[in-house]
Amino acid sequence: METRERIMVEALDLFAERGYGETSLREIAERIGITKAAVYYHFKTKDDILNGLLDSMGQQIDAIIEWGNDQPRTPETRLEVVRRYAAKIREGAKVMRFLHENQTALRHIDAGARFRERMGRLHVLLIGETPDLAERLRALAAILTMHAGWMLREEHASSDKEMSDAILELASKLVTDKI
Amino acid sequence: METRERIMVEALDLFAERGYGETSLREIAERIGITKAAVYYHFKTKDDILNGLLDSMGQQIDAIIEWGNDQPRTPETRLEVVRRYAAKIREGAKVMRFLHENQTALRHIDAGARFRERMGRLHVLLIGETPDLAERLRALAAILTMHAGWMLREEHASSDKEMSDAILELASKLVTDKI
DNA sequence: GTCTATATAAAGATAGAC
DNA sequence: GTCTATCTTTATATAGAC
Repeated sequence: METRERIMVEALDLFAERGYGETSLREIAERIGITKAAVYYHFKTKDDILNGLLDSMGQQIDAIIEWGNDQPRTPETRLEVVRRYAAKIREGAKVMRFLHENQTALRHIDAGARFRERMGRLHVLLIGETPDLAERLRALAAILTMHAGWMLREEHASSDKEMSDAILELASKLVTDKI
Repeated sequence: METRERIMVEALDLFAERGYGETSLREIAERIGITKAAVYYHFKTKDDILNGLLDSMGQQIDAIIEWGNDQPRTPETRLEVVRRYAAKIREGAKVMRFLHENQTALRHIDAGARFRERMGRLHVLLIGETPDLAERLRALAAILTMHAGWMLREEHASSDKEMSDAILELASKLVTDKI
């Protein structure tokens, strides 16, 4: 694996495990067996590593949102958005868990702020034309469930598929008024 | 207000706004107009401030859990636990938001680890005797909704009561199988 | 109870050798 | 592409004066 990629892998691991602000470039470098200076060759700043990390996932989420924006605002559309979003999360579970559990630290970083905007647009996609507060709250609950539901995977689910199905079922009910 | 209390107020504000690891004692001291050394007079370490901050809320949550443990494991008990928990969160919304949005940073701090254990015990209280994965997930969704639901307060709710009612209603449905 | 002064360690970042 | 060496800033924390 190339160094740049290894930095991103180990950085995500440390960011998710210890927190963004609590992780130093020294730790990242040590894990790989290179020096801090070598990290700076591949990334201009620490924030830049985070940017790289969130870039791919961000683009994929944007694609879902774009697709949703072109569809009629029906429960069926909301369902399909949930399906696509849940599938993406399943692929990038670690990134999403990191984003979910480090909101405060990310608020003042460009990449984090962009993620928050994205979540806002996703939220809008998951509500009807004239939503009441209850509907907005259900949409939020659906997003939170998709983000954090995988917490239960190890202890309470026997397979990824079982976990994924359970998450998708609950999120779907939440955005289609079946509650 | 006494200095010790002012430190806790400003610390919570900064921790919630910028993150725990991203907040320095210097910043806390500056906000109050005292020096770092003065902060060290009132608290032995930075973690100690956090401990003080979570102590009161932690005890109150423990009381709810204790009460719940003495009750039969019925949907009615779950409902009452949700009611009591939602009410506590409403009082200490800022602390709870901080806890919810800084999970990673708190994982390796005593006070934070204790909070996570508490959440585990609360989770158990909100499920039946032989829960399936779907039920566990609904209980998790209920907790997440209570923790993060207040995010919608400013933009989408006209009053604290309206917000509180909406959160309580959704959380109640989630733990009583009405979904 | 709050201060000055300082110790000590570690952070992010850069310059330039190899 | 990775290193050594170094800069600058900031962090947590302590000792001791007032």
